[in-house]
Amino acid sequence: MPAFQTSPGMRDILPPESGRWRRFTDVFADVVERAGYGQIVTPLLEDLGVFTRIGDATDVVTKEMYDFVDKGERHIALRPEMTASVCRAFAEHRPTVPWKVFYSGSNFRYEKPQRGRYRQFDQVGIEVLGADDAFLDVEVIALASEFYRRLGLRQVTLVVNSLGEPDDRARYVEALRAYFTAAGDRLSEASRATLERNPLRVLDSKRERDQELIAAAPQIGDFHSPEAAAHFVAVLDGLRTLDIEFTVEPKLVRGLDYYRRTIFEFQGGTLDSAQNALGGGGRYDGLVEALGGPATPGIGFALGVDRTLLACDDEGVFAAEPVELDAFVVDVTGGLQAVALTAELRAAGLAVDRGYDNRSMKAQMKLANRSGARFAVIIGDDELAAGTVVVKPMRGDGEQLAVPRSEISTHLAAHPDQN
RNA sequence: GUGGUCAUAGCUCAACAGGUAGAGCACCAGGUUGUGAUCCUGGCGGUUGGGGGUUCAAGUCCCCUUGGCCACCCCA
Repeated sequence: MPAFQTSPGMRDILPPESGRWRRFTDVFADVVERAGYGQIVTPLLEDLGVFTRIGDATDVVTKEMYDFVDKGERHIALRPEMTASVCRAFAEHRPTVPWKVFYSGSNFRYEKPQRGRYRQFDQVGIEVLGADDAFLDVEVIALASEFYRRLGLRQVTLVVNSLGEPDDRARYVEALRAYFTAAGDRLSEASRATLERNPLRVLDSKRERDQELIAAAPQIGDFHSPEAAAHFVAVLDGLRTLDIEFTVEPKLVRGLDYYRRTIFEFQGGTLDSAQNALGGGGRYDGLVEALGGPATPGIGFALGVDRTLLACDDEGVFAAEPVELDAFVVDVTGGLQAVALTAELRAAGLAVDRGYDNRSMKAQMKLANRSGARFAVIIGDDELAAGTVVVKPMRGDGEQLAVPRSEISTHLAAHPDQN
């Protein structure tokens, strides 16, 4: 056993999986950059206060924060999500609106790890600050939807809901509190504890015993103000116009307390996974203000990289694929020829690898085979003397042939196929 | 954080009711007189996650510990 291993909930991403991660973020960047979003990079660490604004009734803040006091006596926390950081950046720099940004990177939450849930986990996402348009909500959701399409995912379902304006939400929370409190011990003990902290969260309970009560609980829709209701209707109309399938789920409540009005979640098709939330987001008008900035509407989403990739595995799409090599140089004259030829071919724009340690031809050919390169370029004593190299196709059944050393790079460039 | 479950070679796993660890794959070498992927032969490889205990004897039983996984909590 190794003397050291990664901390709980942390892990290494090795090739070729790491290449898949990079392609994942590349595809995401392509989708959102084409829609006018620019990348934002914020610090991994922020003043703890930035995150406590998320809401002190959320588990993310109360028990999952990775916080510490630094050498300057500052109370610091590793970011548990990106939205708060983006809002802090907005309040700090005051860019012109609408401000459309995207990000990708790691977040940290001190939780008990399990499959699809890590203490360090990556997300990609977008945020738009300074626009109130219901059709912006539609655009944001559509971009996530487009991203899933680009990955090849088919079994992702979109659920939407509206939490209403802050006042609506507050009245609804009180109605829920009254309803569940009246239920007394018909509600599970665990949920009664949740009720104390955050009545909305009771709707999320997965305990059998609570399901009947939850089904009959007050509905948020009945508390929507005319403005909130109109906004929600506009969002749904927009989604229909874009042919984006969705289901309205009145019991959908997201984990962060800053959400207002539109909220949504993308769920994977895999059965029996408690970690089926691939991503989600919503409006958070008021968060910028809470962080000391001007009153500014905001909306965005974050998608979990791990979970989305897990969903890709389940659907057999967006697989990890090794980098394609054009050639693998095999040199049995000592290695100097390989160094020179490899450098030359790489300079010519080809993807080339080679063997090391002056191993036997058989050993080097095995490496060439394993590398997946299209051709093996072989240099032995005969070739060295004749000023040639042997080019051997490694796939297909083409014949190997001797090529003048000086023509090798043009030869390879002219033979993208097997012969 | 609570509960459950598992941990044997680099990987996937085996070892009857306690009797001093084995296979496949991978890797290395040879068969092949310069040429891989196939085939054959051989080799390397483990203080059975770590520590302690019971026993003549522990991979196997008990305790502690570390880590994975599952459920709850919650979320990405």
